[in-house]
Amino acid sequence: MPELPEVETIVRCLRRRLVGLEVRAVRLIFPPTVQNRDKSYLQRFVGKRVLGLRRRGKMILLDFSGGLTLIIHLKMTGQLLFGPAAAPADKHTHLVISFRPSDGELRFRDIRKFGFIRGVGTDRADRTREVRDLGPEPLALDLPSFLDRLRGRRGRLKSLLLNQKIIAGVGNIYADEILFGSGLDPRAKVSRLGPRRLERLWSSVHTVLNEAISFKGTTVRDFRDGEGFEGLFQNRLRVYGREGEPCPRCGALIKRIRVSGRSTHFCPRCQRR
DNA sequence: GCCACTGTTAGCAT
DNA sequence: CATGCTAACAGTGG
Repeated sequence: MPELPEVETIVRCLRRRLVGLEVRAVRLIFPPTVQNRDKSYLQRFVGKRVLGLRRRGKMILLDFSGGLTLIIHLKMTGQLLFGPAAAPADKHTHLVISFRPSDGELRFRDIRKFGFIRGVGTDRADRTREVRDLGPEPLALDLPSFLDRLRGRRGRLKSLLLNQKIIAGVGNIYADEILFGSGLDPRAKVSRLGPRRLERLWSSVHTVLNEAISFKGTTVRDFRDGEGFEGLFQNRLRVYGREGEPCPRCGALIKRIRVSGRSTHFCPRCQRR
């Protein structure tokens, strides 16, 4: 659920709340959430100050003084919530970091438990596999580089957009929205698309992701920002979750099919190979 | 109650 | 190497 716009929303929200605070305590409730072999590794963060928050694709990096960084992936249902320590934590809360002088605390919540947190040295953060293997940030990618990355690919358009090694941060919802915006069929083979169509695709990547960020992400079910607020983009989705509804451009009925194992929504009239 | 489905991706098979 | 499917888990809806 959290894709690039949602993760960006969380990072911007938490940046305002966390930067400058000092860690008071780290409480690990569900140990498998922390990937370090040494489950007490995160105790090293006690007494360190938050220097900044970064996003890479769908990953969140929290930098602390003392050269320490937390790498976080929310996978499908993870949440990072900053709120009053007095509020009760439910059974899906797996890690809690409290701060001083704030009376607030940061909680990692994850219903499906796919998400993870790992502590690393800041100097090694960008070299850790999950970060290192990511493709470029789509919003910082110019058209020639974008075309370069797609050249020679054999897969279908949709699976390329979802492939984090090609570009980082696009997930199922925005892949469908980007393809609708570019008027391209999710099943199209990239190798058979001309430069005009690929340029429309690149342009749609920018338009859709930027618009979704400005609306603070999409809440289908679980997404919340760093303070527990829902996103606002769900009402603006054009095809995702709109099977059977009229296409906003041509009125044909939106179809839902399966493409490379993923549920895929598109307009059969507007979106062509 | 049972079964199918869900926004991610590592790991395995092809 | 590149690409495609499945499982990891919990909850929801039919």
